[in-house]
Amino acid sequence: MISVNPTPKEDAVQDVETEGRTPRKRRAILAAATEVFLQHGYLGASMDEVAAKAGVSKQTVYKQFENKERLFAEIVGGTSDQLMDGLQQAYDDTLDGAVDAREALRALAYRLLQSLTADNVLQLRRLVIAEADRFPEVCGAWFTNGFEQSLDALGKALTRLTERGLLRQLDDPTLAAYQFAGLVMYKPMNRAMFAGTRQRPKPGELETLADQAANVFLAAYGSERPAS
Amino acid sequence: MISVNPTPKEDAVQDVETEGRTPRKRRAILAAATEVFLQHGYLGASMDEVAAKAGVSKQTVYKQFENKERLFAEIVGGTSDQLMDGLQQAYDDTLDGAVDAREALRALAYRLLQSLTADNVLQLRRLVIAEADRFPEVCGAWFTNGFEQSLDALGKALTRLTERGLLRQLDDPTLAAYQFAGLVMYKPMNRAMFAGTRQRPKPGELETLADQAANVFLAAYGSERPAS
DNA sequence: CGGAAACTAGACCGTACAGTACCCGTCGCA
DNA sequence: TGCGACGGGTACTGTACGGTCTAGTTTCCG
Repeated sequence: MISVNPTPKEDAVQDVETEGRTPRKRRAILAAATEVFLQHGYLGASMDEVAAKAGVSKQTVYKQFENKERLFAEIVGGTSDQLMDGLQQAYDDTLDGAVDAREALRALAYRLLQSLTADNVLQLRRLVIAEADRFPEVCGAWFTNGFEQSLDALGKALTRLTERGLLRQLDDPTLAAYQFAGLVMYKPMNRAMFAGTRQRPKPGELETLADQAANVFLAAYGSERPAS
Repeated sequence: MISVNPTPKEDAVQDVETEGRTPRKRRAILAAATEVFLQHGYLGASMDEVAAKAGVSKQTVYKQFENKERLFAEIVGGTSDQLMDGLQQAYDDTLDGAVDAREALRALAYRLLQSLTADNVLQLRRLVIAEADRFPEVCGAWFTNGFEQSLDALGKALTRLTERGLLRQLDDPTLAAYQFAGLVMYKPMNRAMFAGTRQRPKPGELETLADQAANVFLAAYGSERPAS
């Protein structure tokens, strides 16, 4: 679930009950706006709908956010950290304690497939892609700070596998990470992007994809049978 | 270059000079609308701009196309055939006469990278992805008839390589095709999708991607060193 | 050459939406 | 309890756009 961090990192998590009125409203607006933007896109989203869905007046929206663009930027910007944390967690969970490379890669692949084909993740991707030309700063930053960094992190995790003898030496760990991601995600991600929110993958399909991706990756990078 | 076929497949290609007025106008409208939709997206595109850019009155636009939705559908639908033909050609050129698998796959990868990272192809992709929820029929058809079919065709081309002893037996040729495409395209396509039209790939980068993709693919599917 | 069909320019209608102005109720404070 | 300030809601403004209508002009074809 993608949500947005409304209060810039406080030390102590304040109780929702005792939280001031204004930040509570701000949270509601961000949540509502996220929903509306993801569903209708930037131009299709109306500030009236955002206000209504947040249970708040338009005035309040404009008090918290200068205009529609800023609200959009806030939402998109707020998601990359979250997404990255989730992926980093996935790498740590599946790779860092692994004893068998194939099993670990398979587990990682499956977990990536599951988390990245969640509806709201897909909608966010579509939104960012759709508005890439209208908001090059915001969307470029999202890509650099979220997408690219998470692939770099995967490269580092793969390097740790190498150091433990589970993979052979990687000349370019980031490239290897992209290749793994491509093996795993290319097919389901494209279908999800183009085919709309319908057309869920068949049960068992994700397992097959994860399996086969791990096989190909290990054929090239596995330590047992070093390639050329 | 993506263009749209305005006249449904005539036997003889009629000379542009002698072409009737109506189809000529229709072509102009389609060309202008393609440009406007690709640049601004569906909602951002205005029919006034389409008419102006086509050098035509709005009335004429609405005489040829019932409304904005139909015009959009016509444009998106008209592109998948073209794209597919181009890809099929690429498979035939690079694979069917090949003697060396590595060289052939490298050449194919490079050609795919070049043709699919052309500006108008990327804009079309963004457009279809952006409107996937608004026009599930049209965009779903584009995906099925264009994207999926071209991957199936690649699977068939790979099978022909197998039959000539250049690859080992493929249990699922289509999956292998997706894996190859993922290895090649995942990184540059994502960057191109998210980073807007700017940020051209560095020279030499495409070659490296093509090279490394071919290496990984052959480690798994090459005939010389069969994998498990 | 004549007439019909297609095309043009532009005004026009209804609607939807971003953003604003103004009024009222509520809450803090004395 | 009374007062003042502030936050929130409603109603408004201006604009842009999809689509239509009219009236006058050009092009095609018999």
